[in-house]
Amino acid sequence: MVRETVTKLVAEALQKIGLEGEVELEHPSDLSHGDFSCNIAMVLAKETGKNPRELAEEVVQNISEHEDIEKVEVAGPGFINFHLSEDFFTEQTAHVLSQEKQWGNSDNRKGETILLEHSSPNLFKPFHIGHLVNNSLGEALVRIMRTTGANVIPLSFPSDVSPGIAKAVWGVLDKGWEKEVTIEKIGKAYAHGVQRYDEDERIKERIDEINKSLYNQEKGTPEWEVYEKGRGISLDYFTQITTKLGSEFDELIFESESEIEGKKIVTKNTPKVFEESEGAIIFRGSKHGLFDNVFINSAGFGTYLTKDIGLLSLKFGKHSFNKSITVTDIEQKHHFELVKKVAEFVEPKWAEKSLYIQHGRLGLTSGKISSRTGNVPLAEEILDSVEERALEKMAESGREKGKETAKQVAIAALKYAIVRVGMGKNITFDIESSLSFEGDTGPYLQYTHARARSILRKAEEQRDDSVNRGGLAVTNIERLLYRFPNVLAHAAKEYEPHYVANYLSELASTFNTWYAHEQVLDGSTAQGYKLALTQAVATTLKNGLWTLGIEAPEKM
RNA sequence: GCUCUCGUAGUUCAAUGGAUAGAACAAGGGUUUCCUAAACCCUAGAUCCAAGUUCGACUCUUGGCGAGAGCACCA
Repeated sequence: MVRETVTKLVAEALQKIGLEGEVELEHPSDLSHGDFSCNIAMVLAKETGKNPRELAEEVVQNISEHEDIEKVEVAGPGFINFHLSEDFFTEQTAHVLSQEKQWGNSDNRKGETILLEHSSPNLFKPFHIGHLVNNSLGEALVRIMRTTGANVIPLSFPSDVSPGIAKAVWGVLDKGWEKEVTIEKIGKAYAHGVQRYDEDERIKERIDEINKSLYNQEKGTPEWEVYEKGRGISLDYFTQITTKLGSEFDELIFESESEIEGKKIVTKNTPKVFEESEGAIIFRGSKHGLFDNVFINSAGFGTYLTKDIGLLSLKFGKHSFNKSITVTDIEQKHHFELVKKVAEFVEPKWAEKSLYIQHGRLGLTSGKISSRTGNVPLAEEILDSVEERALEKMAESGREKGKETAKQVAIAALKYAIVRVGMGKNITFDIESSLSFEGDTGPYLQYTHARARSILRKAEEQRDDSVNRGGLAVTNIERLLYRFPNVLAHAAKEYEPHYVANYLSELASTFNTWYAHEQVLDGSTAQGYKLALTQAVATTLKNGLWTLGIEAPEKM
């Protein structure tokens, strides 16, 4: 809102001196450069043939006074810097407190409905740390979008038919585990099946048979029984872990459904869009700058391309929405380009409304991750070991141990390590150092919040939500606080949760510096306002962490 | 080979084309009679190379060099 005010003032000033241009504002990275900075003078200097600094001066002289603005000055090569007024900041603090849980929300996307697909599991395969990336970013996007007023429908697309699943089913049967199927055994059975498939021609044939019968949903066979049981266990496991991580899905759409749906579409559009080649139905992506790939294989089953086309059809059939967003691994980038290209031919609306976002891969310093080898750190194992460290830390600092808090800290450490980097970038995980609790980490943010809350508990009724600063000069904390809603809106617009993470980190660090130099409970006339400020930081951290899927405990 | 990402301190990451390239970890030094030291303060340290566009380039263009991913019946 202040942003609009400042933009308008500059535009009016330009008009007065007979100039025109698109006014853009930015927050200077250095807080001493003011709260907003405008580069318009440098942009217009060339076409008017004037010196940028002189032009900037001229603009500044024509900017009308406003209660929210304390001073405007020209700096550097011709920036116009705006310093907001003390009254503005004071009112903002009161505003934050009055908003509480709503603080940060905007209505940029009010009225929009968005389908957001993420965390799609491969059933019969373990949920390893790679899946954590997709879940953390997907969930963060769901929540960030919600703060902008959108109606977000989170959904997931589990793979419940695939040759990989046939391998796992065979593995269970071969090991004789059908009576005692567990999620761990399924993981091992899968690795076993993968290995034996390549080693033995007869086993390969057997697994292919199983695959066929599963695709055809032939019930009553031993493999179907194992399949049903394993599918159920895998789904429970998926629900359990995503719930633990803070995700809920409004709907699951299964590949077994979308494969059937997709095949109908592909068949109907052959040879219009698709064509036959070597016994399979393919799409000539190479004619469109992409690549050729199989949609229905020679055995008559839809590949994952067909499944994704079928998924589009199901989504559009069941829901009415403005946009469908799918969050996946970067490796699938070309795959979705092809899906989108095909959609353009089959049903252009599908392509227009679909957005496929890719995130980077997670690499370990100790090597690459592959579920095929079976020896991947599982999400839960890592979570448990980080939780263990959190408990140790609590013991060290002599505070009461809290199992629940330790769990929240562990999740924060993991999620924050993922969510703090730009969306498309690969993430390198050194398990030891990436999951520390110090510095730019999730626990650091939680700790800052807990400290703030601790002061407030101690102060109890002494907080003063009125606007009496008691002589306190404007702090850097306040210069950051009011930006929060814009940060969220920006993150939503660009699909970049890390903007939120970086902002919170800066806010926490600014607060901690202030905290180290300023006694909050000092009995001065400013105490009430300092407490209000402390609460405003706590609220911002809590709401911000929430959007990242991270809890903010009261004590730690 | 073709298509697409990405090269920033020792390491992991920031920087809507803007001001002196910011943090954190690791290294070295300091801070606890005081609200949580999971904190704070100080020191040292970086844009792969070469041209070009621009008032201004880590960012855009081209060419090198280097790393990764995807390219027909796995997802």
